[in-house]
Amino acid sequence: MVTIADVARHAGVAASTVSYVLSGKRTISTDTRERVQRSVQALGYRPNASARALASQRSNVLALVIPLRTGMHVPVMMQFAAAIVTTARRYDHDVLLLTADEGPDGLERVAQSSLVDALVVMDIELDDERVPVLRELPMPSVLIGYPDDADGLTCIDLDFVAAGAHCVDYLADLGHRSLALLGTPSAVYERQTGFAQRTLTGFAEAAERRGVVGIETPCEHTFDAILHTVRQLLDEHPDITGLVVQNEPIIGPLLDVLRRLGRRVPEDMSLVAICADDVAERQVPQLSSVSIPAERIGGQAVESLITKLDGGSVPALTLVPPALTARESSCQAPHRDLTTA
Amino acid sequence: MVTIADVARHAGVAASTVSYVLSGKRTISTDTRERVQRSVQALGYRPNASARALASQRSNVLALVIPLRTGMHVPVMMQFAAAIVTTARRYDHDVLLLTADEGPDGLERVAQSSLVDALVVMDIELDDERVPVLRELPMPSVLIGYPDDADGLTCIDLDFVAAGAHCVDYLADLGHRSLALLGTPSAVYERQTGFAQRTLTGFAEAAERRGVVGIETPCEHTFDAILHTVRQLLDEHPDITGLVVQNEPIIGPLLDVLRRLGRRVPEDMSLVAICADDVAERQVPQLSSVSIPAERIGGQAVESLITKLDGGSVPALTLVPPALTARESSCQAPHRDLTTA
DNA sequence: AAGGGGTGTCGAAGCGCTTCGACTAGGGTA
DNA sequence: TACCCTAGTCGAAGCGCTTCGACACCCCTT
Repeated sequence: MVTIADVARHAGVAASTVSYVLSGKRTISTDTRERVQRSVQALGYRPNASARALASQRSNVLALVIPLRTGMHVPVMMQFAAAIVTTARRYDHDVLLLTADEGPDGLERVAQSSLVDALVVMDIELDDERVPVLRELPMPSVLIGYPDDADGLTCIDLDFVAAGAHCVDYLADLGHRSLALLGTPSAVYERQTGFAQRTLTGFAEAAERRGVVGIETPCEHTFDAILHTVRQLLDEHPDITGLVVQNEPIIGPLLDVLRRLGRRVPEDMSLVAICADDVAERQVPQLSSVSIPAERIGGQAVESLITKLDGGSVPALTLVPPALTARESSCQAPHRDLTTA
Repeated sequence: MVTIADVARHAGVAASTVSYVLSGKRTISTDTRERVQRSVQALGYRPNASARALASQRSNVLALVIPLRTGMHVPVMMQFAAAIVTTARRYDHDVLLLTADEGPDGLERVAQSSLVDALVVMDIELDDERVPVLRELPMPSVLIGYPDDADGLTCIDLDFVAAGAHCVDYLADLGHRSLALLGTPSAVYERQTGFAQRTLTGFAEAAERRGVVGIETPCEHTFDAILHTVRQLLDEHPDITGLVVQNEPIIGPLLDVLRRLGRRVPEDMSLVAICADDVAERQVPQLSSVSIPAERIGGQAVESLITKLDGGSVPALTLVPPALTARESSCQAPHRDLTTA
């Protein structure tokens, strides 16, 4: 392996000069700079990451804590991950992959050993046990999602309360008076995952505000579970004409189930999903949806982290407003019997 | 941050002694060892990763190169990733996440800067441009998948040739005489991805050998594409009674499409998928399938890497034999008109 | 009683880089 | 002409750890 000393010798300068050429932290004459750069090229020099990290107290590595847990929708996670890695690379950082099942200890481990110099943590529960740890850690972190007590943290998330409310408002505006939220598997609610709980809140508040019926039910991923859940829902509330779906993997089977149950989309049942755009567009009919801007949120998370690493300050909580795109799965509520109106 | 010197002082020993207690590389008296361990506990000491890496020439980090490309099935990737991270942690290593779009340069970067000390590379094309780079790299690597020329490399993969053949044999044994392989999107074939090509090969060879008709067609992910592909397939080959599917995301919609086209599964059409077990089991009817043992392959990849790092030797190519689980989606071929037999 | 072989511990060197202070030379100012 | 300032470069220290060789010490052997 070629070291900075080799480059220095080759270029006829001191090692520190090579370092300054590479980092740009001091002015170097054009002549010297070019000579050093040629030597770097010629020898194929790559600075040793550990040596650099040791001397500069910066590893240029970010930790990414990703949930690989039951009920999470994996493709969306990957979109986040991809955006985070890509953005990190743009700022000359790499990404260390941690799974959530290392828990709070995992965070302490990578932080206190200086393996990384900042963290991105996904899938935050309302009362997340990692939050107190993050607060005490001697390095910046950004949460994707936010806990109940977000004091002293930097959080970014889609505004799921608004998203839930937005769906209700949209359907209510179309004349629907009886709606249901078909949510994530119950395990996700049970562990008080932020996005699921908040959507629920937004949905319920908006239904109340608009004076429409708002039923909520979790839904597991198997076909049988979907069939059973939807059948029961429609049995108990036959007048439901609007469905909000926050559960990406069931979307395909759900359309099938509605067909089986004799409900046409959108004629008999309007559907609004909270999901990635490509998923919504792939369906037949294409789904009206509030999109999950994974790329934007992931990218922003990294940018906030870089800013904090550079000593800058960033907003404590960034809530991305939801955007609803109307597609083919929603329309005016069917004409209703006036005696019940 | 507390350093090894702090621990040494606290325990009244030399720093090197602390190091030996931690690494176990020299014998230390029980008395001293326990005293040091108590000091480590008391001070909450965590060795600095960079310093350790610099001194020992080992970062204890593995690179994981993951494809985030079109046509790949994301949940399966994640299963691999999860297995790799989990296994790496078991051997006290961490995982650096690289996306395939950094290309060969990305590999050189992390390797030559000693950021990592070994690599796992996924999604190998038959003529992969990263392969020559991996051969020259001064550190071990393991490929999940394998190129045409695997000389000097360590590769692990499901035996997709056998998997393709296995599906044909299974269906032929059930009396099916006319089969089709519904494959991945054409982009995957076009870039000569190993697993897709090899399944094709195994499928074709086995069909030939068994004297049955074997039609092959790629299939995109949208519902319309599936409908169109399957309709055309059945129009042109109305006598097809067995379908091999290697394309996880279309499985759900495919069942729907077959229903629409009036083919019952399995009475009119037997289905065998090459996919993760949980996907197969989630369908109605549950799918007969050759499973993708992501956990086993990912785990094994890391273990091979660790062995190589320790100077051991591992087989150049490990092909995991396919296992077919019969479920509800396949049965005897329907009784056929004897005049055509 | 002297020598030999473990065993346990220490000190120092060094991994490859960054960064600080210091030094030189050249150009401008008074 | 004497002085100062800036730009450009160097050398050395030090980041926190591992590892090598050396050294004591103790116990056993002869």
